[in-house]
Amino acid sequence: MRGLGKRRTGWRVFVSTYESAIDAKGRVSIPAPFRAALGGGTRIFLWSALDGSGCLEGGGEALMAMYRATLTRLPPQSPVRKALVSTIFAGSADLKMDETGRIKLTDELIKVAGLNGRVKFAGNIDSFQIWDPDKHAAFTTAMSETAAKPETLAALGEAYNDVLRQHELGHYPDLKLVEGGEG
Amino acid sequence: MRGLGKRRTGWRVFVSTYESAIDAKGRVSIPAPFRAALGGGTRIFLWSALDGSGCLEGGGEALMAMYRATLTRLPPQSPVRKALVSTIFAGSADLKMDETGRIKLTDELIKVAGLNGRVKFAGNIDSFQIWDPDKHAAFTTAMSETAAKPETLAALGEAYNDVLRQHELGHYPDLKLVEGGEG
DNA sequence: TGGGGTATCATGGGCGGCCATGGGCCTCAA
DNA sequence: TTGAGGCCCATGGCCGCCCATGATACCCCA
Repeated sequence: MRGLGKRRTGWRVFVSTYESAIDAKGRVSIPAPFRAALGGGTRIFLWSALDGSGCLEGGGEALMAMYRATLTRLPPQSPVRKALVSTIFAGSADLKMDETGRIKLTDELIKVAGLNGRVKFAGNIDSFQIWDPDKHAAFTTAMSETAAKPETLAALGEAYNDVLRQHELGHYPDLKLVEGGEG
Repeated sequence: MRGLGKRRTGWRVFVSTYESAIDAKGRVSIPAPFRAALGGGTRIFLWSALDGSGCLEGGGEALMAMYRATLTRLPPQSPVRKALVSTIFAGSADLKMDETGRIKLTDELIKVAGLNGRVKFAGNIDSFQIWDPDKHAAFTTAMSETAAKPETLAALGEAYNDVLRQHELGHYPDLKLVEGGEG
């Protein structure tokens, strides 16, 4: 892909939201910051979001490795595990980014997500989502309403304080979080 | 087989689902990504899925080596081990891929899986499944319904967080805890 | 602080190679 | 001899690779 430069030292997290177009061949440019978050990998996995929200969810090999490790913690023949393997592994498209950072969405993916012309890429920490812009707008509105609720804020504050306390109390003695550079 | 080039090197996992045809001679093309996941091996083992779901399950030599190692952990004469050896080892067809990446399914396999004309190859992480397309559609629907249940999502999230916590530092090398105080 | 230059990025389009599939020929066994 | 399986070549469609272009954001320098 075109050089990513050294913008935003590599911290492999999917942040922010970007819009891009689906061309006549069904190709979509992965936003450059997301390509950086993929850590140079060119293999993209995409599946229909489990919760039925109507978006696509996806990531690179690192994410799939995480899911693989996760699923092996569930009882092998349990309905839960089978459902997740079927949905995430069997259900995902295994796409390869081209040299300019694009992937070709399958008709199936376009259909289930109701995509048409333009898409929104939304960062989701370890993964990202692909939305139809209208659906995304509705989703965003609903989310910000929930976020503003006192319970939400309280839950955030509590969890945040837990983390803070753990660091302070020496659960991780003398350690602090920093951003790593490229090298 | 036709050169796979260097596409999708690394990471031998069976992901995604592909459809292909059974030709007049009973041959089926193994999807190219699955051939890559087989790591260049041309020997395919296939048996009727243990859970009675009506599909075939299979993989390459790596998978059988795993099963071999697994079964030797069970008491030699235990009914469990005998049943598994009988189903997986005695019950498998040992097929060889031809130069173009096809295998010939036995009549037995076609019959137990109810195959007819076209088949679906579904990735299953370390193994893959072969389905009649209609059965597969029904299975997929059932699985995505289960996957969308709050309990399932909760179980996934919990297991994921466990893995995250365990690998917190290892998997995100750019986000590291370092020694050192304020200075 | 403003303007020009440059690097990066999103997008369009052409082309070759890969892949799924069809089919022929040879060998071997019944 | 016939049918089945193994091996090979042929082919058409599609995917991935590549080049090109315009737009934009960023940087540097005046």
